Amino acid sequence: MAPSAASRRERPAKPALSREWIVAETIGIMRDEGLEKATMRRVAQALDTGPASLYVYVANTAELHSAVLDELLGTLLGASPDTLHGAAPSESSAGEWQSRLEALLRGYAGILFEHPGLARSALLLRPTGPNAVLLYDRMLGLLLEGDVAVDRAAWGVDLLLQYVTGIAAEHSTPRADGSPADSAAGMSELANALHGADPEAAPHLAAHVDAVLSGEPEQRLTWALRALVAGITVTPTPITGEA
Amino acid sequence: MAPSAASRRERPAKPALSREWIVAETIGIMRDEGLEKATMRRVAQALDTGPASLYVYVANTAELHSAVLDELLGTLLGASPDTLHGAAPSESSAGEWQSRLEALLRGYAGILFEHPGLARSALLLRPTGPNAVLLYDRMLGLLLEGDVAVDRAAWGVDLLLQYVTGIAAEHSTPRADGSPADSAAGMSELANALHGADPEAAPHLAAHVDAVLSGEPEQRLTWALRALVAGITVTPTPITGEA
DNA sequence: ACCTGAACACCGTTCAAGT
DNA sequence: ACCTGAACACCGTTCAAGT
Repeated sequence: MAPSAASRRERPAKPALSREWIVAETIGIMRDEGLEKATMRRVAQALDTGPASLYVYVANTAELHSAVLDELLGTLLGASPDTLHGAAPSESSAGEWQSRLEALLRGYAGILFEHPGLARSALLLRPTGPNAVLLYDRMLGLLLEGDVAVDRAAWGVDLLLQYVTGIAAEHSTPRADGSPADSAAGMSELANALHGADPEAAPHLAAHVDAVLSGEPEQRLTWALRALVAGITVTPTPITGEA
Repeated sequence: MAPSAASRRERPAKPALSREWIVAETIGIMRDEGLEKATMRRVAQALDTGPASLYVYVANTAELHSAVLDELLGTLLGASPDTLHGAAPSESSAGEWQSRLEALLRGYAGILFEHPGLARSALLLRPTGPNAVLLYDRMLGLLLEGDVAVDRAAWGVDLLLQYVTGIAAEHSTPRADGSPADSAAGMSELANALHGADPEAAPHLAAHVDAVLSGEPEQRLTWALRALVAGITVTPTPITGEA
């Protein structure tokens, strides 16, 4: 007889199956073993039932994943008014909106970086849960606070979210076992490819490889977010707007 | 002569198994039935062998996918020197570099849009094939031609590619069967969520939903690319540079 | 040496059948 | 009515065994 379900999460005798419980259990497995392990079958097993039972509460895997993301988003948004805004109402000093926007996006990025699989899901199935809507609103508000034109701000929110989600999705699950280079592997493979480029065929690259590969990921993220906001601010949309 | 690989599934008696053949067959299946059908098993079957045989030539599915992408990239770049650069050296008129850069990115986006699964792969495993390197070089060259500072251009290439790849990955495979809303489904679900937002909790959204949802995808892509280039151009990096 | 049949260890989803 | 065992239709990858 196998130990079955070993220690892991406490087992309160009766899980009592519900959408909430399923989402909670999924988050637990995800935190412990990664999203890719949080399969329907695995979650069902952790809940002491068969996979078919889950389909009473969630439509499919994609829906389950997006419920999980929205749940995590809730804690971000719940925590942020204090964290991001500070207690003082403070006539926000110039540019304050920008660093708050940056902090918000960094928080979102943080969630997605921790669970790249979720970022992948979010890319395929745009987050539309209640907390995602709040995030949308918060970002829009901050851009408007910065006097970004409405039409640009409106499209800008999407651009920013798209970028952050994409970059988080990029972080492929580094299989813990085996590979020695680990997280650096992806980057160094690119580095190798770029360094190995034929100078004749790729002259610009040959001249500037170091610049292309320079910088810490953190620096690059910071720069990218600023560049995005700057671009959003100054680029006119084809929408006539309210003139 | 030889329309080469014209009507696909010709069966020349002896497939003669090789890396090239495997990639070619994968592209064929992908074009006809979508990347998600181009599994190791399916490709092997089309090649009249067992899946194990493929592992003699490709390390795994991810590697096969990236070989496919690089192959497609080759046709893009092969076609473009004439198209994008023009035969005449021509003191490029102001901004010419920008529209050529845009065209190049649009071409890349086109490939990825046609095969969102590849975009997904490219997000996880950065393209590092020979043609990806050429694309990198070409983009860098165009930015430099536009007098973008080297450090900004160098980071900008990554930002642009990242964005385009991400947005292409977003286009989830719309299962042809069943769902009535089809490709609009994703967007309209977001529209529903945004429209349904509580005006109290999401005041900015309530005031500007229409702006958020306005515009054709094409318009939004065009705008996004311009915003990115603008942002890249004006945003200083923390890298000291050769100043 | 080169290749591969067959197995291993999984998936998501459905549905007829039980309670 | 509510739930689920068992099956369906797949996956990627490995490796012992054949040629």
